[in-house]
Amino acid sequence: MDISHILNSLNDAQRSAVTSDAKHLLVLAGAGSGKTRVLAHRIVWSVEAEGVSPYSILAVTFTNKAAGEMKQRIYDLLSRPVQGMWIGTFHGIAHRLLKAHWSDAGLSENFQILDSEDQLRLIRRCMKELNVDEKRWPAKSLQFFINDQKDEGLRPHQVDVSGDPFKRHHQKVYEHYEAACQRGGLIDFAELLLRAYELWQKTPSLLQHYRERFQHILVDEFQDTNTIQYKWTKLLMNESNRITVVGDDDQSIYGWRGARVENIHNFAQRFAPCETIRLEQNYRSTQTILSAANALIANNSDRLGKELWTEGNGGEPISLYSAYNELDESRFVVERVKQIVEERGGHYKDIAVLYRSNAQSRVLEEGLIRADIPYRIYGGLRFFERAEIKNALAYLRLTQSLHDDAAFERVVNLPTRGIGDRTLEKIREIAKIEQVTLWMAAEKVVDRQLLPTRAANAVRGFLELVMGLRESTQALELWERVEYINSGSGLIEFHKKEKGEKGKARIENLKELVTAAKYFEPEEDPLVEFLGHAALESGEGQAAPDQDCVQLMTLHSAKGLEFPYVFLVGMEEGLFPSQMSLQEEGRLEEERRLCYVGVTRAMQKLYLTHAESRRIYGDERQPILSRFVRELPDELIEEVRINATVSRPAMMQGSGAHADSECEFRLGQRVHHAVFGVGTVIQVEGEGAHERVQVKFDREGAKWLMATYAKLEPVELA
DNA sequence: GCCGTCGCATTTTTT
DNA sequence: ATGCGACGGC
Repeated sequence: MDISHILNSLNDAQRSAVTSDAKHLLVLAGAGSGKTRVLAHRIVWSVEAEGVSPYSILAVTFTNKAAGEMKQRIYDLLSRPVQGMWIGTFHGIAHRLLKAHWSDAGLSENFQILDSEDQLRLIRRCMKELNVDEKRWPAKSLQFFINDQKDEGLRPHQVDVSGDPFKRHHQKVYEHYEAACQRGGLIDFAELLLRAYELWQKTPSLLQHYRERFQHILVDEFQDTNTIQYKWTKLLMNESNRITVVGDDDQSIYGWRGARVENIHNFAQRFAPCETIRLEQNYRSTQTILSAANALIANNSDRLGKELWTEGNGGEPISLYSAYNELDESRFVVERVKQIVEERGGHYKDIAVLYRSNAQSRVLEEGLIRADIPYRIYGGLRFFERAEIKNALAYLRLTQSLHDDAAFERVVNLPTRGIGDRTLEKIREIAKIEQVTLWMAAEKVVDRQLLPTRAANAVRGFLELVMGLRESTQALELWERVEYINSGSGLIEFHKKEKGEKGKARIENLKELVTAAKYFEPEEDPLVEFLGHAALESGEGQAAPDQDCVQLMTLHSAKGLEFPYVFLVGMEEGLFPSQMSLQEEGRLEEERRLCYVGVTRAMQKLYLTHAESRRIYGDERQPILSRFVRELPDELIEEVRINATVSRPAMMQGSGAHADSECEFRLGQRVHHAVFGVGTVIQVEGEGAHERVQVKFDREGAKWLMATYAKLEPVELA
């Protein structure tokens, strides 16, 4: 068989990574160096050239998207369908294991996955039961605590609470929450991993089975693994297994949610004998951009070390724009977007605007709307996270298992049917006392006539509705079942009554859910698998993703993407690096890595902007230029002067002196400032006490100043 | 059960 | 500024 196609398109480093016969392999893959490609090719190489059985391959990623891309690439390379390989996310694979061995894992057969929102609801309920004051202990912080412990592999009894009343308190809620999950057959995301780990740990025969099966293990984005993911992977290894990990310590940006860079830093020592291969040739960006990225990241300590390079040309300088405020910043972005499209023949979709925090998107959005530029914001709720979808899924879940408390709570009074807090409280009370599910408690409450007639009828109505849905849909195809439930539950009718476009959009989404069910390809049990799919794949963010529009997103969500034109906005101390990161040791380096990620998204041209003045939480601040910009080599940066096409009030042109200002400012006027030295006036805004001038100082670069306070002295030209 | 008002927090996100 | 949750009146 001809296998040359597997290696043909690769460079030397990539080829040695693909073909390495080292026992363990660490591939340090810089941004844009063909990481996913190497992983896919290595898998195919081991099957086609080394004769490894597909059944013995386990490939793990973090996101469904990455898993999908990997499958696609493998499929494209192999001349036949992939069979037997396990390719998926950590969570997906853990789910698969738990489904197969639910009994050994101590679960009920039809356990349900709890997403973050469901989890928070349940934690709130637990806190109520324990009479914990939510004012003093925010439910969110309990949620973080519980997830943190699980990510570290710790059960309530393993949490070290010695002498820490705060921890002791949290641990109690954790314990209670865990019991509630166990009772209800519920598994949160962190639990999937921890359970899968414990399953192997306490069932040696199973562990043995999987160790024998998965001879070659591959992990993508290894720098993002947390403790439990690492331990899980490690547990699977024995003397005969091989492991390949791919990642980039310089792109580790998820430390705040438990990722451990140490996992990749220490990999070569912990998994000896190990070969390390660096992929440093970049196929994405110009040398200018790469040099900037290299210089920036060199400020970090504790790196495995890497230097990106390209065979391509130097490219254009990086543009730096000093805006007066966030509005001016947005104006600049809009101007340049227009210029890129109109003068450089670019497309909107080639342009990304990246920011540190979501709050920054608003002003940018407003600017784009005003200029009639199409845009798309990443982030926000995904399809399966939307309320109307989750409601429909809750009904579906109830038809599958009446004892799904989370689903019960979600829709017991939706659409509203007169089951208020009082009634629900009663049901919960019975459930708690008699240790039964809410469904059973509701039946008891009705039977024993513990409620006023009105409420009792409402509850009976709900029970009958669900039973009815259950019976009518039993024999239906999955998609028919979803459709039946959409209308049978009254959800469609409910949203029809909503005013405005909102209800309409919700109904559209519900219809979309039917379509999703139609195209869903189950293996055995359609309903169960569809529910699992909905829980683990949050779906696309927004509809029509392939339209030609400017892409707005946070730096975090930009990881893994690339764009010809990239704007990094809000390059200011306190914003980026964020205030929060400046408090804690080590976080600054992560912010720098985030900046590195941002810079390396750009293929052709990078724009950096910062504002001299910005509204944050309602009040005006004067942030200083981000240290990250100052860490970039001067020669790569070109400060953007006033844009000739920006319209300015006519008054600035002439000599219209202001009564109370000491001097007048013309564009091009040379001025002196006590601190910044000599510079040139390049823009003027406002008048009187509000007059602002932008001066490009010879030493300090461009700055916006309030004319009243700046005390600028005109400098006579020689 | 629905709607208005007050108080409070406010980096980043996947599964 | 803004949005979300709690709280109180209809």
